[in-house]
Amino acid sequence: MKVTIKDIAQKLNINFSSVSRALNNKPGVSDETRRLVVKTAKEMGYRPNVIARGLVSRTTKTIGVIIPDIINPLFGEITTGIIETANLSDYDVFLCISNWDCDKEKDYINAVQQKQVDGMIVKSVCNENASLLESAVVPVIGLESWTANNKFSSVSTDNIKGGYLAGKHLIDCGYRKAAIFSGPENSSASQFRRQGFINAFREQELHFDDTKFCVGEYDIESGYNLAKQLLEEHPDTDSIFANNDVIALGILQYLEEKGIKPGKDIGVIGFDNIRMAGLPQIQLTTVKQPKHSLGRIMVNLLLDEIKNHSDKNQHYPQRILLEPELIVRGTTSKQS
Amino acid sequence: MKVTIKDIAQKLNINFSSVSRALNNKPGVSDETRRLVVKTAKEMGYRPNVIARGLVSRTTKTIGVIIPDIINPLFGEITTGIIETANLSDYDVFLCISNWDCDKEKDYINAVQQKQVDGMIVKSVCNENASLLESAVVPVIGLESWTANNKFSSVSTDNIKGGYLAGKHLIDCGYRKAAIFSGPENSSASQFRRQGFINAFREQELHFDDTKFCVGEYDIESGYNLAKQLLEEHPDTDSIFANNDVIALGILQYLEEKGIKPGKDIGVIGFDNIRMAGLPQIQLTTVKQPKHSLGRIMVNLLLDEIKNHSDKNQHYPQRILLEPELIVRGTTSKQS
DNA sequence: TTGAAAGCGCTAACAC
DNA sequence: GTGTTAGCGCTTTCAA
Repeated sequence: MKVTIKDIAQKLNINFSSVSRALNNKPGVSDETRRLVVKTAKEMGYRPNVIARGLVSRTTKTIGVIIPDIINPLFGEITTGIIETANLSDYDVFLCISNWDCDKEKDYINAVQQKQVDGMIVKSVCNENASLLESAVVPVIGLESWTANNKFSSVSTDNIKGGYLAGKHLIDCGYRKAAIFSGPENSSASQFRRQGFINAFREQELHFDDTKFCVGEYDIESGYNLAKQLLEEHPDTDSIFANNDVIALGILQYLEEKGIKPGKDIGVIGFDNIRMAGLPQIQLTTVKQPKHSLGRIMVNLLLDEIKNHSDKNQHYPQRILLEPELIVRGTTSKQS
Repeated sequence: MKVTIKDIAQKLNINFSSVSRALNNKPGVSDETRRLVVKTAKEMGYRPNVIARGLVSRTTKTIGVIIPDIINPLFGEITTGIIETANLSDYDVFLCISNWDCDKEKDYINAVQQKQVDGMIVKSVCNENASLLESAVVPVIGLESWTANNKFSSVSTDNIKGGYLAGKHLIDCGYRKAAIFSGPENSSASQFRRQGFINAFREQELHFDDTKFCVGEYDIESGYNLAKQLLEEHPDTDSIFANNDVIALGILQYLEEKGIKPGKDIGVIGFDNIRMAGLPQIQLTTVKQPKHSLGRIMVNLLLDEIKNHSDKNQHYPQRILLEPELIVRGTTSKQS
């Protein structure tokens, strides 16, 4: 059976509030009693019911994390950063996987609040839930979800800059007929990456052919299918900017099957720098996101907002942008 | 502010227990009142405090999941199976990442119980925590943690059979001088895989050279380093059984650097069948674990034990073994 | 220093 | 059908 402070009190023939005081290092108990209580608690295998404690304190030391997919190593690493950082402050994490489903995301946003999380971190996959997030009763940090009049803070890699780095690199290599394989159209990350990419072309007074902007999903199949379709329709394409590494992996798969050599016959650059991008068999040029830092910074920001949640007037939504970094590998190279 | 049933009751000038009855579809309220309550609750944005509810019911509809690493896609897929299945029964998941650290695992085991989880799923990384798990106040399901006199149920792939499939396949291909790259020595999974592998050799009256049993970690670096070391010391080695795909990836990395062709110059077989094993650039022969099913079955077993947790005497620890499957790809081939 | 009592938000047993 | 009350395990205020 679970042992409670009442059990301890009964055994020691004292009042249970003394037990509470002793166990929580609060003043108002003699050293003698405290010692005895602590000892007995240990002997009886007492574990405080933090849920009940939370009912009183109105906090649960728990945050909700809602992400679309944990198999994509990008989110795996971000989540690791989140959990590790949260643990440092004794917070635990409810992990929710929306599977890119709007309704499921909505259900989760409600569910974690019912479970009285102290705050949440959300990588939202659709704008429809924005108002739900804005009306949340606890602080919210968005991952890549900044919009013009955001009501909550957001953290992301500087996607415009990341897109720019990708575009600039392709141009520097001598590629001129680039394509973009985007994630879903409503993904702000993809929009920013596209924007930065095209900026790089404009800056050099080069033209980006909009018919080579291809919209898909953030998965391997999408990369494979888009590559097939694009190269059949536009065989003149000399390079592709995949909006994430997983899409790029799909592209490489198609190229491999067709015997087209990335880096030689065509340039391919991804985004994220997931670990397998660096495998010698892959050697994908990409734009690195500081994944662990994203998680860490989101948690720190969130905990800070939780701490100051009472004086709401003092709180303005922040937008934090982390630096992307170009990682050059074998799938791009100087064109003669 | 958060709205409670008392707020609703006050507004409607009725007793708060009527509100509770109405909201929970319990008998004892007029349809009229019920309608009114439900309507008002919605208007006021009421969200039940499931924590408080749990204090009464003594359940939290939450399970704790403790795994060593979420970036390894193996655990990513298992965790996805866990969360999806748990959600079907309205359970949420505390995700904890032990990072292969015994102490951290111990802390987590205590922490989730303090948070009053209804049960937990643990992939334990060390035997020292066995007693802690056995004395848990809630049902526990182990992932790959069966020992002779287990006190809790355990689910895993049939690792002996998996190891056997790997060994048999290498033999069938004509490899005779195999090596094993194992995970940590205390990993029961690795022990079973080794055992099955060697069984296959014995069965054919072939000898496995024990000096080619190499112990490392379950990561890329380990695969790389062991490959380097082994092939320098035992250049006659003709094949390697990596105890997971990530180790195998490290092996392939080393071979690539040395210009040694897997499947041609040397056979390599992994374990797990993570997604990237199937990439055309990798084409790793491996033994597939039913990852999503592992997660699903563990949750179903756990929920079942939670339901019958009261009549303890009726409960025997089960051991469930799922079937592995050989996936032949390019890194092994028939030797002439 | 200790005990008694109220209350966190909710459910459930009992009385009316 | 509705209100009252106790209690889940805990913290905290107020008396003693």
